This record gives sequence, C-alpha cells and structure tokens, in this order.
Amino acid sequence: MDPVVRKLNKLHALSGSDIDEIHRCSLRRQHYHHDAQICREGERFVCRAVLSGWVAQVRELPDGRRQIFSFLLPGDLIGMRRSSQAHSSLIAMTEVVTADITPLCERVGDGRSSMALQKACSRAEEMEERILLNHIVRLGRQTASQRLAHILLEIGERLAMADQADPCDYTLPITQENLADALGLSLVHINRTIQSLRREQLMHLHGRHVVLLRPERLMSLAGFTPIEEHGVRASPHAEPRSWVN
Amino acid sequence: MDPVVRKLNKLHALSGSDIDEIHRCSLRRQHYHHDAQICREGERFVCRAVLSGWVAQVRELPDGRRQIFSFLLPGDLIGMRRSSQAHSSLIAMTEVVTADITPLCERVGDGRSSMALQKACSRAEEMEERILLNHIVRLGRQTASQRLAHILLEIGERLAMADQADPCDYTLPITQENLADALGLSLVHINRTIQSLRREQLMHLHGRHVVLLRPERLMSLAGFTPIEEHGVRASPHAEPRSWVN
DNA sequence: CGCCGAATTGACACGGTTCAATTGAGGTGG
DNA sequence: CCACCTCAATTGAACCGTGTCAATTCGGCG
Repeated sequence: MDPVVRKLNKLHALSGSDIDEIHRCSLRRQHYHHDAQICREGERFVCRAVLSGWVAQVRELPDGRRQIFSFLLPGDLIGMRRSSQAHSSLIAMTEVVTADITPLCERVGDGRSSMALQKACSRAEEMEERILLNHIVRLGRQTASQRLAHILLEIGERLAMADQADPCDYTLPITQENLADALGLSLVHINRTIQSLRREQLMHLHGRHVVLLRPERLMSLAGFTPIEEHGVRASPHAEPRSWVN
Repeated sequence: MDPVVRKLNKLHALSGSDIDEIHRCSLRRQHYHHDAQICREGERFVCRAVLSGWVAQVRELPDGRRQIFSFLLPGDLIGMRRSSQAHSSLIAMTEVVTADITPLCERVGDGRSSMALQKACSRAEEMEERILLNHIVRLGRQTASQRLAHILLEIGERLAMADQADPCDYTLPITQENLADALGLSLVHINRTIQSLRREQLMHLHGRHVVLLRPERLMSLAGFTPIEEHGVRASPHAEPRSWVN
C-alpha cells in the first residue's frame, strides 16, 4: 500500500493511525498480466487501489478503435464513489498489482474514518476530476504536440506525487499506440509528434524512457498548469461579468 | 424544484417525504442573465440545482478560445461532491434560475436522508460521469457529424429525463458557436455539419428548434447507446481475456 | 426601417489520417 | 552466439477532414 499512503499523505498530512487504517482496510491483492482486462464496461466492480503497474480506463468503439479516458498509476484509487456499473473498461497496460480496498471506501464514505483521511481522499477525487477535464481540453482544443507535452507533464506530476519518479524523468511503460488511443490521434501521427518534440530538444522519448528537457517551455507550449498553482491565482479578467439578482 | 424532483424520481422512485425533503432542503433562488458567470474557475462554490435555463461548464484557454465540458440542464445538480475549488467555470447560456441545495447535499452525503434519495443522487452522479466519458469519446474518436448527432441525442435523452421535452424534438437555446466550443470544432465547421445532416434528412435544426428525424439512423451513425440499455447488455466478446492470480 | 448578433458561404491552407513498407530492438531456441 | 521471430518504432506519399479568413445574408427586435 506504499504508493497509496505516499500519495494520500502528500494530498493531506496523515497521522500514524491513518496509515495503519489504510493498511488494515485493504483486502486481498490481485495480479494481472499485461493486457489483462481488469473490469469490463457495464460490470459492477469493487473499489481498488493500484499498487504497481499502469492501468488504462478505456472504451472500445464498435469499429474496434479505442479511446483511453485516463491512465491509473501506482497509488491511484479506482471507483471510490461509483456504486454500480462502470462506464468504461479497465485494462492492465503492464503487469499490475491491485488491492481490494472496499472497507476503506466504506469507512471514508460514511465518515467512520478520520477527518484527515477523508480530506485526503476527497483531494484525490478532485485531482481525478481535474485530470479528466484536462483530458477534455487536450482532445478538444489542442494540437498534437500540445496534447503530448501536456499529458507527459501531467503524468510526471502524478508519478512524483506518489514518489514513483522525478516529474521530468521517468519510465513510460506504454506503447505509442496507447498514447495515440489516449490523445485521440493516430499511431503514425504520435510518432511524428514525438520526433518533432525531440528535434526541438524539448524532450527525450526513447523506448520506455522519458526526459522532459525544458519543462518551462513545454508547460507554456501546452498551457499546462501544475497542481500547486490551483486556487491561488488572481483572475486575469478585468471585472466579473456575472450578474446576480 | 420541479425538474429536480422529476429527474431524481425517474432515476430512483421517491416517496412523498423524499420529495418534501428536497423542497425543504433548498435555500434561496438565484437568477442569472444570459452570459453571466455563475462561478469562476478556482473559486469555492456551493452546491446548486438548475431549475430553469442552461448552464455551461467551461474552461477558458490562454488564447481566448473555450472548451465546454458539459451543459447543465434543468434538474441537474452542480457540485454534489466537489468540496473545494472548481476546476471549471460555470456560465449561464440563457436566463438561468438555480437553487442553493447545500443542506440537501449534506444530508445525502452523510446519510441522514432516505436510502431512496441517496440512491437517486448516486444514479445522477453516475449519469454525470457517463456524460463526461461520452464527451471524451466524441472529442477523441468521432467525426464532426458523429459528434453533433451524438450530443444532440444525448441532450434529448437528458431533457426527456427531467420531462422538459420530447427526446427527438426540443428547443436548443444555444448558438452554433457554443456547440462548436463543446464539440472541439470551429464555428464554421459546425455550421457545415448541421447542413450536411439536414441535407441527408436526418434532422432539422433551424433557429433554436431541433428535430431528430430518424433517431435510429442517428444512433447508429454516432454509436449512441441510450441509457436504458446500460448494464444489461450481454458482452459481445467471446471469452474473458483477463487473468487473475 | 435599420441595426446587430447569428447563420451561411467560398476559397484556401494545413494538421492529421491512411495505407503500405521498412527498420529496429528485445527475446528465444537451436 | 547467432539466426530468427515478433512487436514496436519509423518512414513516405497521397488523401481528406477541419480550420482560418473574409464576406455576405438572414432574422428578430427596437
């Protein structure tokens, strides 16, 4: 449960007993092979935590193409809220280990756990929401290079949050095709986009190894906002246009 | 609170006292002009219900362009879960009336309300999630015509759920530019896409009036799955590919 | 009647897709 | 230790869906 504890603790400082509770409330481990389907769309699924490996939340289209909604990284919680069936499938992008954390979900859900733990979980959910909205912006309004830079920055930030890696230097255990399925692009175009960013000396991406060489330039290119800056920015707008009766 | 009651009741049958509770737990109404900003990104916001009018959940990009995440229709609840700041702005697409439902959120959240009411709210949240995921698929993997057909079918279904209109014949109180901002397309191209669907006799869309002429054809064109069919479909896959240790 | 925002149209450029090969790298067995 | 196999990465060329720019028309309202 280590990555889970690290991530939650970074979102909201936890006490020793909180950490104990996290350990106590996790049931059996489950192992999945690369490409294994962890959960099928429409199925009811239990609340899990990813302990190691990457999982993709994905929908398969009638014509066989895929759209990946998000990547779930070590430390991420799956389905804290969702009570009934899933609206997406879960597929192991690598060898994966998860833990069933149903008891933890219940205790946090009905308020039996500590305030700190609840706060940390709610922060985690918020972060999840932010990631989903970021993804929509990428798909709706960004070019291929922006999408790629943006998601690589975001993944780096998330890995760092669970102490899995340096935010600008990490292992990307997925294929270019997987990136394409997430970013709504073709495999061929992802490849060309990678080369373009490489040529401009903005990043390395060879094999499974990513290095973001100039994070500031990448951030401005992609319009990426790191998580620390959320909620404290002064609005750039001159005056509110809102009108309340 | 009528559209809220109708929608929740359709998601899970409510008792008379549930309906009373919904009424009792709603605080003051707030009125907004067309184009008013109801909530700014990064702000803390209260839990609200949309009573009339349409609201857009939107993010503004540095270059002035917009991405609309979703449209909130009468009967929709805003921010049932999100405790702290919003990751998107809310903008009134029409004249809008909302109700502050903070008490309702709290009672449902900590289990003081009836089981039925909790169930209905959790169904509403699930539907919200489904809508967001559908949106990602539209943006990531569909053509302009598919996106348009898909979102119009979805909106029709949602309006019908709150008894606001016929699912295939309703008023769309937004401009083509708003559709473009939601569907990740340019205003010009949205216009041409509308004309194309019109030419093929699949729908009418003149002024604010939409008629979906051949819903079945539109659904197959757009790969749209109505909500009733969720969770009961037999999987088309031959055998599970998953492997559990 | 005249105004203004919304809708519509045309021409052109470009980002991204598709199809079809080719190259490269890691893993396995002989 | 090398030949081979396979999957991932890379490349080229043609095609087409969308974006952009710049007018023009439409429609409702004062």
